[in-house]
Amino acid sequence: MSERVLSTSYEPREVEEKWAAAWAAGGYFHAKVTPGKPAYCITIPPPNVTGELHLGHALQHAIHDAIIRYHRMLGKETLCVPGTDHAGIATQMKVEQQLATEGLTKHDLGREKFLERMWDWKEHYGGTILGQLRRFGASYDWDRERFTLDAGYTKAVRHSFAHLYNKGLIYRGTRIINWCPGCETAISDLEVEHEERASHLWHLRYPLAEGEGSLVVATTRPETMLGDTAVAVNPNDPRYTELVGKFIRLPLMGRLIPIVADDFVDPAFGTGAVKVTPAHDPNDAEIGRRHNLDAPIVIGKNGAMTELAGDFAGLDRDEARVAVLRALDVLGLLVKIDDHTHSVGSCARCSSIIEPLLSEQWFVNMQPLAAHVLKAIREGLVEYQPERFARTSEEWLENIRDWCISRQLWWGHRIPVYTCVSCNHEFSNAEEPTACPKCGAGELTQDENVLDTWFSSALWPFAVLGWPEKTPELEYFYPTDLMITGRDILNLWVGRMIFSSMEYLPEKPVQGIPFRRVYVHPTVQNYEGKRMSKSLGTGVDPLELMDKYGTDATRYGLCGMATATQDVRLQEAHEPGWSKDDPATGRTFPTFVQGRNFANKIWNASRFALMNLKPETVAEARPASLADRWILSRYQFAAAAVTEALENYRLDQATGALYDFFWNELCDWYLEMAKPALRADDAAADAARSTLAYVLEHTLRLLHPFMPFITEEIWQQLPHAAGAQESLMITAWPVDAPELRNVAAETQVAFLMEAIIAVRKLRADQGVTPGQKVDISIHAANADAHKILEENAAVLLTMARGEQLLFTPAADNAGEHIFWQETPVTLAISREITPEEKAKELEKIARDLAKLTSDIEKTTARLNTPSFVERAPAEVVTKNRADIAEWEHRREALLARQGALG
RNA sequence: GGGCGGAUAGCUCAGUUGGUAGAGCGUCUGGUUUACACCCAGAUGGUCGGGGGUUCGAGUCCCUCUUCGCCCACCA
Repeated sequence: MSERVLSTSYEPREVEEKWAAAWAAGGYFHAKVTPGKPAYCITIPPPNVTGELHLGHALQHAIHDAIIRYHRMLGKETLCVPGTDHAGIATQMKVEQQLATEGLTKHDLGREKFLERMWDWKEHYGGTILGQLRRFGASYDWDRERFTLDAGYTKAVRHSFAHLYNKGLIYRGTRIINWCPGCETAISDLEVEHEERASHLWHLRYPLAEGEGSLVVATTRPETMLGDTAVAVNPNDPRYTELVGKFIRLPLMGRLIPIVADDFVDPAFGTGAVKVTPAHDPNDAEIGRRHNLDAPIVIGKNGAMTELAGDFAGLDRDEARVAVLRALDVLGLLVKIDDHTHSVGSCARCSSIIEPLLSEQWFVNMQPLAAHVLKAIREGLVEYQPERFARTSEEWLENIRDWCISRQLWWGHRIPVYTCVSCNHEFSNAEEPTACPKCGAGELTQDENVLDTWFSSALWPFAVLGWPEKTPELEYFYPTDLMITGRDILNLWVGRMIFSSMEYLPEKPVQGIPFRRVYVHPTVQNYEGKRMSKSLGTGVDPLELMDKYGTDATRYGLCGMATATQDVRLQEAHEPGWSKDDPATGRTFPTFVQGRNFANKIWNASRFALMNLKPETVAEARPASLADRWILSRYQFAAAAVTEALENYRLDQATGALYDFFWNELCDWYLEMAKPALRADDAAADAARSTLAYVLEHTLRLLHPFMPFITEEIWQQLPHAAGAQESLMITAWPVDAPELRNVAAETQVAFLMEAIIAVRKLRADQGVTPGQKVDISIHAANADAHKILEENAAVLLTMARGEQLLFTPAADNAGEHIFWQETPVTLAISREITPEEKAKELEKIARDLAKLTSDIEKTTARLNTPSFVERAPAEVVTKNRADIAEWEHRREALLARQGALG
């Protein structure tokens, strides 16, 4: 036996490194197109290439890998495709920051050189997160790793863009879009984060062009007044009917702007008069269009006021607000300032406040595309788990708006739209064009913008399988089986993948849908219920957890957090002196401590088994004793529970069932019950060895998807059946073995356990030290009960630390009562007790009596209610009667004991 | 402004079709039982957020209120 086997605690590091290398060398993660064999395929949500593993990823991948390993063990050709997303804005920002440290901007380099820098960066730092996932034990097909900007992917993007463009579903338009002055690009509606913020509602007085009259408008953005081209009022508002059609002399700017009537205006809000800035507000843009208003852009792309802002040109928009208000105040035109809370949009990437800006961009006409998805979801072609998340997608699709897909960046897929220099013909093509298809001229210009990162991510499940080529992989693995994701990208990504696939691959099974199911996992929060975020300092580094507790423990703990109902807070315990300034020191995570302890338990139970097995021991279900039959039956139950939980994506239930079975049944009871037999070293001992080997070997299979490293390490040292695989990870998932279920054995052992617990309780109550052995007196009126206890005397004596069993004709009043099929069985130990112990016991008896009496009274009352007896099911009534009978027995015994003591 | 989810033991969470509540951690008591002190045995601890309703019976179904969180939303 090696020294490691003898180590009394599990040391993860070495084991993890060993098996990570062995698995990789064995090529077990690689899936091959194998016609005729059932396939199972998942593509991971590609993390940003800038990313580092955080706890949210860790949870997601603990789930991914558990599901993937489970299906591989089910004998399917199982593929999980890993990869990264080029993440346009985030990645470009990283490199721009790097340049800034050299005192350079991207413009100093120019587009081409800048992109070289980008690729350099990607080669250098882009592999971080996938490397971390490998250490995590993720059994993904690393030979098929993809990047959303690799050559094949680029082809897919061009193909899809040209398809939509030529179908007329992509168009160019000048509209109000969300402009991020920080990133200096347009972003989509979904990338804007709305937040209620306390601000003000400023009331500004606008004088009429003629006469003394004026009108007051209310606004949350006074700086935009420089771009006002009208004031709008509700046509039915009597306060303003006479003013409609008249003109205002716009303060600070001096130009004349009309007062128009528009239904959009709510007379009840503010003053009922709205300043209209068509270039900087979507509603105003609508009003402007209805009334043919000019749309001067007064805030530029860098967030500063433009030349059209007159005296305020050059000021930042925040400075401009202050300056405009001051100027208006000087003129006596600032009427009042109310406190006002309203929603402010900020950039999901850089948190800059979004500027609605009139700008020419590319859009996807979403309605026809969304209609297909909506139908597919409603028909259940894509199932959501939990089901309620289907609604999230449906609501988004029902109210879908066009998608702004152009970005003013350099890092990304450049929009494949070309214009002929000679004839001005604009076109898009799936292949890189060399000449104008209309006039044949060779000189073409390409659109300067790149595509929204999500436009390319939307192709992920089929692009990674080789689309638009008709690859064997696409044929064999598509559609994929499952998409595991957080709910934050349900619309941003999941919805878009579905419409893309349905549009581009309609010839594929089930109308082209990319996956049959979407499993939405919970979000991990920190101990305060805050979102985990590195910038907020609330993040927990999974590497810290893996170092501290081991990877298996981390994965086990995470799977336990995969509940169905709610988000989960990660527990964190702090030692005295812990501080937020240095959160990583002096803290522990109970969730993962449990995982570590469990791994240690598995390790030690296996050590015990290995010490007791013989070289010739065969792992087979060949029970000789009651305990053998019982544990095989319980194992069978656990296997079914784990399998069912996995099928339902309830990994918390799966890990919970495994913990209960392994610790509370296998270790606490079976191993202890088997010890006397093993010591005897006879035929029964051999049967126990086989049973133990069988149960342990099979339980390791069940544990493997959650704790791959430790299970492989132990499994390799156990005896296997003939023809076994060389690795646990490709060993078959246990099949249902109904013949191992044994209700009689379960009932009998449950009774035996009650007897043991009763004696232990007596010992504890009477202060018998564990070293002291006692005689156990048993009164069992029932012959079967007597037989069970007698036949299992060795187990009873060992586990209850007894000297001998004495079967007595009468019940001892000082004893504990258990029941065998409603017949009371009394167990007692004899020992002189001290006056203090006597007082304590009397107290306890009084408490128990009170509870029993109350239960009996309540239940009797219920049984005396005619409506209950008439309407409740017969078995409920019977059970109530049986309960009372049992309680009465206990009560009598307690009263007797009370009498004997008192 | 709409929609969704949560509120159960000190903490983090389970609780299947309604039949008087469970786990882990924590706390308390006792332990050198030769697999494991990352352990073993025993114990303590809950008017299931408030109120109302349906029912013989509600943590579970319905209504309502309070509160926390998330998603969606172009009212200045």
